[in-house]
Amino acid sequence: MSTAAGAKPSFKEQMLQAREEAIVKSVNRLLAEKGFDAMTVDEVAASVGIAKASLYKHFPSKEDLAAAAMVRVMRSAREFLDGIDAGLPPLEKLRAVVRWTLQVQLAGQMPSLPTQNSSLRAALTGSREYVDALMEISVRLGAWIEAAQAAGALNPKLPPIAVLYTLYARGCDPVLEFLRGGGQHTDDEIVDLVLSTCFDGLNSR
Amino acid sequence: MSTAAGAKPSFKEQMLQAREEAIVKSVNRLLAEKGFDAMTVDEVAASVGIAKASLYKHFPSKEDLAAAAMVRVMRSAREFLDGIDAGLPPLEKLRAVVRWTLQVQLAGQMPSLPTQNSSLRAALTGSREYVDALMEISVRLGAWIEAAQAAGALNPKLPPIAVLYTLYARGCDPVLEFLRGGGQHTDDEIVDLVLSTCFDGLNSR
DNA sequence: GTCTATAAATAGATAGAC
DNA sequence: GTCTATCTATTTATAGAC
Repeated sequence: MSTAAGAKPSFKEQMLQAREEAIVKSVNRLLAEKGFDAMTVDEVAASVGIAKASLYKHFPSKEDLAAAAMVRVMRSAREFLDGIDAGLPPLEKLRAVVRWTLQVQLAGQMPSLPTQNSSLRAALTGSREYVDALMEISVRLGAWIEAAQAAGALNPKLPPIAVLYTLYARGCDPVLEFLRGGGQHTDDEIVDLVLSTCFDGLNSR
Repeated sequence: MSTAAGAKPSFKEQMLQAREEAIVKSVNRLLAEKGFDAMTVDEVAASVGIAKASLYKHFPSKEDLAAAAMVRVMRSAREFLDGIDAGLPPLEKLRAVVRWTLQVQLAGQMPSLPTQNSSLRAALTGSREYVDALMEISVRLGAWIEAAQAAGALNPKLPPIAVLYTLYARGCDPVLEFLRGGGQHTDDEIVDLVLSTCFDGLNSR
């Protein structure tokens, strides 16, 4: 704990966390809308309704803002994993996870970061909570992937790591945006289409 | 023609075009490496070895530079389509095209542009050559898609437009970069893996 | 057309009062 | 901690000589 027991400090801490949660929520949305490079700190401050200098009291840099948003998504993903019915077959668990990521993306809640930016990478790998959450999620998904391969549901010839990356990549698949722009399908139909092409492929079965 | 017949003007025009080709080639590489936002016009000028002001004599804006790079890629893609064996089954033609895009991406030659940037979109849709090439390519791929579906090779339940978008999306699939970063596979293996997951899916067959 | 030099605007980040 | 005002660096884009 950072404060001794008592009502007043706890309340203060709660206020602080609520403010920071509001900030990260705005960052999350802006990152999903415009991406890291196009998002400006001024926009974030305006969106939250505070001064830019105040923002920098909470987060020391733009990279840290993005990292906080990623931590938030990771937490959210871990909670989703926790809620998955343990009785489901591994493949169905994986499908549920991908479906969730697609829905998050369509809801405009999936932050998109450039993978090449080195200062951003440093901020991410420097965040213990982000690295830990990503690791834990990968391990859990990896176990399901191997179980699904052992059960003959997933193609056993594919390296599990390649499967994992392929699932992660669906979280930033531009096909969703393309299809929505076409205006010919509902969001649910789009999700089902991408899920189908992801697991069943384009070829006939 | 912009010049009357004759050797001297033609030579001048050739010099001009060679210079512009060198510029666009640099832009292409930088766009593939860092993306549109991270690429600066100063870098482009330095990469080509000319002054920034000279660059602006050839292309009126950064967006036009990116558009020129996309036109170049489109031309290149169209040439590849022209070279495909007409006797191949439609599905194999499509596989060849995706394989080509994956190889271009791995070679660091596939420019990556943000789809949300409005000024960039304006520059692209304002380029007659880009729009025409994209349209023509889409029509040709669309015909192969429908033929492959009619032949029972591609899943006929998928809307052809969804298939088309899915193929296009492979050109900027982060899975390639992820797998290369893992260092466990050669470029050829990576291409085969992504081709497999794209057409055959993750599930067993 | 190519250059040097500079404008004009914007971005991330900080100073210092309250 | 929050604010206003400012700094510093960078970036797109031009001016003007040659």
